[in-house]
Amino acid sequence: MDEIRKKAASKAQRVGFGAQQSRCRGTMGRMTDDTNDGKVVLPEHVRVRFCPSPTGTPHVGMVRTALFNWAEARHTHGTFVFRIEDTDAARDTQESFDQILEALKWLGIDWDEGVDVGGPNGPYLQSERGDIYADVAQKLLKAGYAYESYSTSEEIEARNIANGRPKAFGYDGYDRTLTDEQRQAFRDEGRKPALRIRMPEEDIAFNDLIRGRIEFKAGSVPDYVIVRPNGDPLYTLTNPVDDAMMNINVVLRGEDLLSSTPRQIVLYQYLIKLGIAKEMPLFGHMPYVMGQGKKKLSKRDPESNLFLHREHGFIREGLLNYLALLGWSIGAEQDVFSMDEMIKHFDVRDVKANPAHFDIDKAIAINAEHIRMLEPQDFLNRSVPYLHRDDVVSADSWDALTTREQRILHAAAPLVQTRVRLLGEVSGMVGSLLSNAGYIEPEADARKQLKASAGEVLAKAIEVLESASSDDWKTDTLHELLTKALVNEGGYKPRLAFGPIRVAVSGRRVSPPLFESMEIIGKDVTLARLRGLQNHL
RNA sequence: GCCCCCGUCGUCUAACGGUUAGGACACCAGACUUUCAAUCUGACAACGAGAGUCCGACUCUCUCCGGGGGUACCA
Repeated sequence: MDEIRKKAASKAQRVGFGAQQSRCRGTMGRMTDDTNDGKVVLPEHVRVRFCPSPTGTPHVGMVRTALFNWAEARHTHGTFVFRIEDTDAARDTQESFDQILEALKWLGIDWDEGVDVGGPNGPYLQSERGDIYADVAQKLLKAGYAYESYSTSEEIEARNIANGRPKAFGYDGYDRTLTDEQRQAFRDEGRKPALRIRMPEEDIAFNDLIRGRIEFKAGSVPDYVIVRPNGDPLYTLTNPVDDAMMNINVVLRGEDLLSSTPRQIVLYQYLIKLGIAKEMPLFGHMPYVMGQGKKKLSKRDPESNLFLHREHGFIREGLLNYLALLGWSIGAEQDVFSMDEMIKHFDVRDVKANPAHFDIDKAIAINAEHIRMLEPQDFLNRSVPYLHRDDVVSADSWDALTTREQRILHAAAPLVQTRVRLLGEVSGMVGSLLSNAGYIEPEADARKQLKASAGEVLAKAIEVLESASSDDWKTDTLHELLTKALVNEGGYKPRLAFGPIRVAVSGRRVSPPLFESMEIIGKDVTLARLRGLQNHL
């Protein structure tokens, strides 16, 4: 019935939530406090939550949401609750659940209450809270805040078309005023009702922590379903009910949920009246993380896949730092920081409202900064699994490595740490150092470095190095020896003199420093590789 | 159609109503250098448009334009 909405819109009433007041208390949302820099006042003890649905593999947008909630909790010395919203049996998977847990653990995002750790407001899996939802739904129905709806979606659409309303008009409120007799008649047909929330005919406003005042016009939100005819509760019910029962007072979530906030607020008001909820939570809607173009980063997009980034060699510090930059800034002149620093400075009220593009190049650059800040041994420890994956090393943990591997990696660490941006690049850097191969097939772009004089250079180098003392096979000595023979006496430019030697030793155009590399692999292997390349020119 | 959000360099962002509009990534040039990195210099590059308020607007208000999201018995 359009008149319902029309009437409401023309009245343009204002409902609670402090529409006009500069501040208010109690069940209504707290509004701007002019003593606090125009910012909304946060609760004394902040309780935030992260409540993903276990569908698909963890994506960066989800991680950013978790990160901001976590940072807000830690900054305010509040409580971070971790709940799983697995009410959609058709899409939820155990694998996804396991991955989300693994992701948070890898990232070092810990929680105070919730899945795995328990707490006073459990269970924290919605699939185990069916009785609670059924009970609340009954109370809502009994109080008249919800009503039985027998209309099928086909019938709703048919009525909309018949009345000349746009197809996307949504539910028309048909079942709002059903009499007992009418309901009985539907039941006699064998139909079962869905439960819908009765939306008030009033404007609905709230003060978003990130966006400021947001107001929805009366009549723009149709009555919505909270329980399916088969009794399954929907997100529209479970989410606010759990937030209420877990005493969540700050709801930080994605912008995609912004337009569902008015109906959430209305349900919350009912829950307060029923004594189920204590107070209206504060809401903050974080901007989208965008992919290429102007589209939201989709789950299909490889750049959204958290574990793919890990496979490439992002370390948690780098990825988290980058993600924090999407919508938040620690200061005008700084963009590299630790999580401790983030916690110290983070305030969700400083988060920007506009969507941010995920820029993989900047993410990698930030990651590189964090890799360089690692202690060398830590860098090595974290690199070993990648080296093992790439068959460069014999085991996947530092302690299980051979002493030879440890010795070489230890010597190589400082040489490669400033040369990689992702841990996945370490293998290519140290592969030639760990190998005993007498010849390494040069990569394509390395072979291009070999000019006409390469043969002469290699011959000369071999001649000089053969006579070098094995005891004095050191970086400095090798540098002097070769510079003297090839540059000073031989007349080659350094580029032409050392290029071929580098290619012979490492097989790559980009490698750790040459003389250090020669020292690490030793005289025999060095000479073998020089000869090897000589034979493959 | 209706509802809602967003709008500073290519990208992420900074800027009590008063700045030559700052930083970072990327890109370009140079220094250093045995390659590549790292490091250091420098260059390029932005307030979507129009009104209004104000002595003064990136900042406040309105309109427009542009982009995005929602309009489910998904979350």
